[in-house]
Amino acid sequence: MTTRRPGLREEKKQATQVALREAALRLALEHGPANVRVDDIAEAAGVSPRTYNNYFSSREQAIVAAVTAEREHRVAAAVAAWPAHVRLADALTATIVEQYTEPRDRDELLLITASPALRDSYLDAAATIEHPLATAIDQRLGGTGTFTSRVLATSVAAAVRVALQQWLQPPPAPLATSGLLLLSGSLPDLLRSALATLAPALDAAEEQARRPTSRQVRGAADGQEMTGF
Amino acid sequence: MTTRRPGLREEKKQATQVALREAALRLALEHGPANVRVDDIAEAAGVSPRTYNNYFSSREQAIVAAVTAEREHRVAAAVAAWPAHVRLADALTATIVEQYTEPRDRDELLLITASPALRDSYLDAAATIEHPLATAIDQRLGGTGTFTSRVLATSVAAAVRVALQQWLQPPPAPLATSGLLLLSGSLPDLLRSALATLAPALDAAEEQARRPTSRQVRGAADGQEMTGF
DNA sequence: CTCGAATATTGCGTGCACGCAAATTTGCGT
DNA sequence: ACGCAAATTTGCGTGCACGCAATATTCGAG
Repeated sequence: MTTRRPGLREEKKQATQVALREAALRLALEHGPANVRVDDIAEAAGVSPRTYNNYFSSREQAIVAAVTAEREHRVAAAVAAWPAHVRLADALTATIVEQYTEPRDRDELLLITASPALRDSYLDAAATIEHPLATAIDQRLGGTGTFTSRVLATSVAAAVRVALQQWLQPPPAPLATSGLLLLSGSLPDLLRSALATLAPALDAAEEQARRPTSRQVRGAADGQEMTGF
Repeated sequence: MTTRRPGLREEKKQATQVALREAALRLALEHGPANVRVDDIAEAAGVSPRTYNNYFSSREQAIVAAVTAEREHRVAAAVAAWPAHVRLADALTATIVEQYTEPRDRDELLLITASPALRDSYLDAAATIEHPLATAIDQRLGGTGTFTSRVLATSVAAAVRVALQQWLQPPPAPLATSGLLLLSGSLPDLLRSALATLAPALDAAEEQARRPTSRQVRGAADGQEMTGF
């Protein structure tokens, strides 16, 4: 009763979703992102314009989804797959660096970086990993502290977002200023650096989980005294 | 040349902005959020509808802004105001708990929690503190590691968002399940708990800053070896 | 005081997001 | 195979977001 058989219905939905995002990407590459209306995408995918917005809530979302497709699940799965003795922070870092550095199509990246709207949408897409990641982290932490896991997952997603943002930042033309302006750097380095900042928090949460003192009230007094101010 | 005198112009802009958000809030309380068009708000504020969108990029944003007005600056200022010997994590926690618990109007809160669109907008507004907060944190850390500060600020904002989200979650009707499902809890507790999760990362960054080994390349090799490519 | 550059406001036009209710499709029980 | 209930697609209507170019306002300099 709880798990109704998915069946053919779900499959079709999936197919439509794929058709839409692939059509979106293709058309955007072909005619430039500004010259693609959602009506065009819908038509190319063989559905009504209204249906498009049942699947995506903005014009850019479909294009970006074509590039980032399934990344969230791959990240979650990869994190869960690391052996238990590996530090959570290391598992996360390695996984994320890997997933965000995988062979990307040059044209696709250019397409996204060129259009401000697409850049924004791409950054927003980083938040997509939050939920799967929270689940994966929660599992690694023993499944007790859902709230803590959510905070960590969200923070990780936020850190990734900042790294991407920095990376996408169009290098200011002059660059003539004094010392190195800690300019954009490579994406793997940026990701590692961003996650390294959060590593201590991940370590602490892991430590907590390994030494489960009091099970109850977890989340209201996590790792720190909090006397009334 | 770099700092042109602000003058009267800026003042008027500020006034328009205030007029718009106050009109928005008033109308929303009066007629319900669903029955307020941006044209109404614009008219009530004495500007053209088009101008509304020069100040706010969604209908909800103005309403929410009326409630969260200036919070970002207050947070940043308050963080900066703590004496230097106080742990960054403590300063942040105390400040944020204070700022998010200050006397809130009952009607306003109800208005926001009642409408899904407004709830979402309210959560998004938490991201507003990112930039000022990054600046404040950067100052406390010695002004060297802009990137690290940004990561921390964004993570803090993300944590606050999760806390608010949890707090706003409509408690599921039954609630009959076994032990306490770490149910919604009080907002201060949620905020403290969320920030406690990040505290170790803040501590580490502070420690780093206090013991400034190599000044350069900060941000690309922060707290961790990153061999490899 | 007056001019001119910088900046803000406005109107217009276009495409977009989405609530709603009707029509269509799917999947299961009989 | 039949038909009903649930889920999906679709069309329509409304309000919204925003690029663009024209217009109005501000402000400093001469």
